Amino acid sequence: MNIHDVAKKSGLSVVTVSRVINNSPSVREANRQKVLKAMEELNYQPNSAAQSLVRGRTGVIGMSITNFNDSFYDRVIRVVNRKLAEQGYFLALSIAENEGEGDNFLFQKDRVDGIILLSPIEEEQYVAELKRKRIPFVLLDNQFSHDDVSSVLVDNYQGGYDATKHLIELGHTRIAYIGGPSVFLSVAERRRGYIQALADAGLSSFAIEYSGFTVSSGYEIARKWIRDDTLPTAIFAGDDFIALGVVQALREEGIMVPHDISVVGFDDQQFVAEFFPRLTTVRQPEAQLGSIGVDLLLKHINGEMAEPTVTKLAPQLLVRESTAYVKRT
Amino acid sequence: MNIHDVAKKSGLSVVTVSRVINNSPSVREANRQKVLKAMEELNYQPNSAAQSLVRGRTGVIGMSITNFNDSFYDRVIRVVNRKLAEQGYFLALSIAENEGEGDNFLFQKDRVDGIILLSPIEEEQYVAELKRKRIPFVLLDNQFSHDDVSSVLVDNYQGGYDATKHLIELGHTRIAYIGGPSVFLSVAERRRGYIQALADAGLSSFAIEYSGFTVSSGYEIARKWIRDDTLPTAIFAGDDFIALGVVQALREEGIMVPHDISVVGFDDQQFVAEFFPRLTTVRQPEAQLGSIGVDLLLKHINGEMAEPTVTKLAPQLLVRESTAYVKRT
DNA sequence: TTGAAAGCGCTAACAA
DNA sequence: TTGTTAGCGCTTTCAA
Repeated sequence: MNIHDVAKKSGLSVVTVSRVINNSPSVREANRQKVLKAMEELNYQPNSAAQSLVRGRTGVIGMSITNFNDSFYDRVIRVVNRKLAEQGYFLALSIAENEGEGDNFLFQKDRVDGIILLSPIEEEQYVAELKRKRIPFVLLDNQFSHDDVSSVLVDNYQGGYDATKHLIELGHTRIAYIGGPSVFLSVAERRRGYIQALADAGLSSFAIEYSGFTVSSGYEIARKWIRDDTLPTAIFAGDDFIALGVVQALREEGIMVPHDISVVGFDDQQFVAEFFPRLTTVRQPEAQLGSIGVDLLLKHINGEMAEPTVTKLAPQLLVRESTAYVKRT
Repeated sequence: MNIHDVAKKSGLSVVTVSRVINNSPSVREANRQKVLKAMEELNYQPNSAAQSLVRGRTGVIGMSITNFNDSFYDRVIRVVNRKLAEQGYFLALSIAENEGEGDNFLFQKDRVDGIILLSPIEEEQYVAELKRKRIPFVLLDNQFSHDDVSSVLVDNYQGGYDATKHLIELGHTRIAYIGGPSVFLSVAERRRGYIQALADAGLSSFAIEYSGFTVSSGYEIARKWIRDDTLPTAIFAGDDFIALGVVQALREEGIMVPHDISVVGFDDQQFVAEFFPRLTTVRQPEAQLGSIGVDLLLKHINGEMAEPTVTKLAPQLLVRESTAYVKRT
């Protein structure tokens, strides 16, 4: 079942059939109809391997993800998928487990026209591999800076600054930061924003802790503070899950958020948004992230890109119900 | 940069190069080394479009997913990915948004060798399309039964039965069920198991509610029960998120789980597992689901499958801390 | 507006 | 063990 069968059935040549497939204008309308009819009757679909081979492009963009249980990623994926579809591309996702190089089948020039790396784990290694293979790619939410690579990331410093400033404006002076694993650049950047906002207000850090990006680790840290009687009046958690754990621990002790203690999270996780009090958090602009990433990648692919670009996006503070003016003492 | 370049550089023919690429034994070791060296130096990778074209297969299996924010899916994806890799296949994921037919680029015979549909939304439509295109496929966690289609699903009836029986064995007689959206077969099946377990014990249903698969809807339902003073002593929630919402609502009123009320969930969501009390839940056997699904699909692809098979997997009740003996009154 | 011919990069007979 | 030849299914000159 190939283009020749269609040609035979429609009484025209394969070239004409190909023209119809590719919407070439130079086909007599009557003939176009004949071809369309034959294609329909034969239930014909062009072979995409053959098309890719001769065209030298696949129309597929690959995206490598590490985790399918996170609403930040979910949102980015959806935007990228939609945006690519608008441009006539398809999105193929692959999960990057901690394997060695080369296990990612997308990393072949002829399988995809380009690649998007979302929050890559083994970033350096991936970047090196893609450079060597000369596959166009962009980085989204990456950890390191590279020469000659376009990337889009969120200004985590700004996010940390805004979150902390918000707490300061509410009159808090005893403000603590709980970050995720300290290896992440984003964690360090948010911390830097936190410190700077404090400094700008003539304050200093009350406490800094690092934990996993999980509810339970936030819970544990809050419990420790309670045990040691070293609670701050406001907490900037570098992740919504951590923040939620903190709120839970406090509530168990009858400490009310935001009445007694204010808490700010990060990421606006869909799941966390369902809890009370609704968490004040910093939302990463997933739509922009995905959209700009796609634009950059397609420009690279089309050679419209002279220099690689690094775009830093401003996050958005969403003030909800978990923050309030500091309690008068 | 193609096989001819490698042939030229190594002083051998393209056929020999091809043999090296495909690990054919009939190549003199010295020549194999020459070819390998040339490939290395030229940084050569075979063109997969050309390979697919001539071989008539791609080595890629497609998987269609609806949601990337759920640990059940995450676990299934990981197992499938690993299992396929063992068999020399690659996994390409695509997100199914509620689009019309044909928008899913994976649904082309020459793009993939087979397809796995995980919890498909527009199931009937997808099945019809894949049948028409004669693409081998299997269904995982599907809603409907089809002729001539292999599928693997979890015995939701059994899960509902086991969960309810567990509560009965703890002495509960006033047991309520909260299901997800009633359109889902899984929701109806769990309900059926719940009803049957009650019947087998000479009991009848205390209350049945339907909600979304969300924390907030579980929360709302529990609040309603509290307001109306119609609380059961045990609740079987057809979803961990719902169960978590219930627990939160109860706790806010000082009603302790499991001391006052027992709660069972479903799915063993990773995120929910971090809360206290650790939820008694029904775990779907993701590893089996993925593994058997892959086996079935590969058999279909290799024509080793006479008849389509429907496999029903037993879920596993995980008794943790949210269930206890009914309070003496 | 149409079609004949060449070729994309590879593998699978078949011969040597 | 190696190489020659003929395609896989499609698109793209080029000429008519």
